[in-house]
Amino acid sequence: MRVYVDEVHRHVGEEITLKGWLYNRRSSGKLHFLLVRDGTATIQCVVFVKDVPPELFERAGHLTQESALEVVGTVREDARSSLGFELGVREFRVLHDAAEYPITPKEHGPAFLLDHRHLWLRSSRQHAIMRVRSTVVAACRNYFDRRGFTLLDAPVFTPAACEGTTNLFEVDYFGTPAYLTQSGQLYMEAGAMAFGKVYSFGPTFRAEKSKTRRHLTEFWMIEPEVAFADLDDDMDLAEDFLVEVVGRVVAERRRELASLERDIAALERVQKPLPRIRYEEALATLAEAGKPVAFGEDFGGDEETVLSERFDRPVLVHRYPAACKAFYMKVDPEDARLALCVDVLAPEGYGEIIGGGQREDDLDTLEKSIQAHGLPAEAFGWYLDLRRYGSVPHAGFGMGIERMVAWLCGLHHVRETIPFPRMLERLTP
RNA sequence: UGCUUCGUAGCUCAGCGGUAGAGCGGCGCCCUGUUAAGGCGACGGCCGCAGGUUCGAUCCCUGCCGAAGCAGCCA
Repeated sequence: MRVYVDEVHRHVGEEITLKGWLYNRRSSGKLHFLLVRDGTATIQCVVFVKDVPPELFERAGHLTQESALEVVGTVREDARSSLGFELGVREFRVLHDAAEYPITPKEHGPAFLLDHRHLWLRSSRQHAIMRVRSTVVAACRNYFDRRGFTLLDAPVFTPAACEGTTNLFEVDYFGTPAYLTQSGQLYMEAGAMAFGKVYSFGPTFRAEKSKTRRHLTEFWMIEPEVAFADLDDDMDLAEDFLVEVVGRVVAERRRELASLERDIAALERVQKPLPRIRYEEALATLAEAGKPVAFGEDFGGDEETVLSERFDRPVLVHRYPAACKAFYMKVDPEDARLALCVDVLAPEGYGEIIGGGQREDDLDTLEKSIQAHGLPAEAFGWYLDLRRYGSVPHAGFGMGIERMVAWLCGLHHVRETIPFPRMLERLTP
C-alpha cells in the first residue's frame, strides 16, 4: 500500500510503500539511514544488513542524493528519529539514479541558490515558506469568496499605464506597444460597478530598477474593490481581512512558522482593532523619532520602519498628501491637500503590505487629475465611462502576496517567498 | 541608477609580490543507531575576464563583466 510520509503515523506496524527522493544518507557499518522525502515530509528509512539481501544493502550504501526511490518497509515508532516514526526497510527499488546533486546540506550563498532555484525548492526551508504562501493565497481568496465577492481577473496585457508610464514592461502587441499590467485596479473598478464587490488575484509587473529586499519585477497581488464604499469602509475591510488571513496562517501553518523560527506570538497579536493614524500624526511621530519628513513627502523604508516599530501590530496610515499619490485617489473633501487613501504597514520593519483608498468618482475632477499627472487622456476613455454611467463612491486596496509572506515567515528578503523570483538582473531559472 | 563591499576547488571560505590551502560535498575503505554522523585515503584549481606595473602578479593599478548589501521608487 502506497502511503505518504505525513500519514505514516496511521500505519504503525504495517508494511507500506513509500515513493520519494533521497534527501540525505548516513551510514554506520551494518546500517544505512536513508532520509527519504516525498513532498509531504521526510522520514528516516533504516536499512539493516540482516534485513535485506547483500546486494541491496551494498546498493543502499551508494545511493546518490535526490535519487528517486520506491521503498517497502514496516512503520515503527522510534524517538530516535526526528519525525517520531521510521521505516524498517525490507526492500527498495531505485527509479532513477541522480547525478551529483549541487545543493548539499551545507551552507550556500544566495546567488548560487537562486541559480539553482528549481532544485532549491526541494529543501525543507523552502517547503515551509511555500506552504505558508499557499495558505496565504487560499485564505485571501476564501475571505472574499465567503463575503459575496466575485473573482474577476484583470488582463495582463494593458494598453496604458495605470499609475504612470515609467516602470512598465513594454511588449510588442502585433505592431502596437502594450504593457504588462502593474495593477488590476482600474479593471476592478469596472468590475465593482458591474458586480458590486469584486476581487482579482494575479501577477503584476514593475520595471523598476529596484535592487532591494522588498522588490520583485513580477509579484502577485490580491485586489478587492467595493461599490458604495468610502475610505472608512475600505479601512474596515482591510483590517478585517488582514486579521483573518494572519489568524488562519497561524492556525494552519504553525509547524512551518516554527521551523522558520518565526516569533509566532508576534503574529498572534494581530487582532482588531488595528491602530489607525493620519499622515500628519505620522509626521509628528517621525519628527519625535528624529526622522523629520516635510509635509507632502512620501515615506521611505526607514520612515516606514520607524512608524511600524511604534506598534505591536500592523498600522493603517491614512490621508497622505494627494500630491504624492496616484491620479485616481479621491481628494479629502475636508482638506483638499489630502487624498482618501490608506497604507497598511506591517510590524517589525516589513513595510507597506497593503495600499488602497477611495477612488475619484467625479468625471470632471478625474479628467483634471489625469491632465495634472501628465497622463494621456485618450488612454483612459473606458475608465472615464465608469464616471458617466452610474458613478458611485467606491474603494479598494491591493495586497502584495510576497511582502505578506515575507512578514509572516520573518524572512529578510522577498526573493524566497515566490517559487521563481523575477528581479532586476535575474530572469532564470 | 547611485554609494559600499566582494569574485580563489562542485559549495562555503582562508591566504599571499616567487603560479595555492581548509572544511563540506562527490569517489574508495572502516564503523549496529546515525541526526548537517564520525574516522582514514586519493582525486579535485586558466585564483572572474582583458590590459598595465614588475625579473616575476592570484596578490598592486586600470577597465570590463558578474554578485551581495543599502538607498530612491513602490506592493
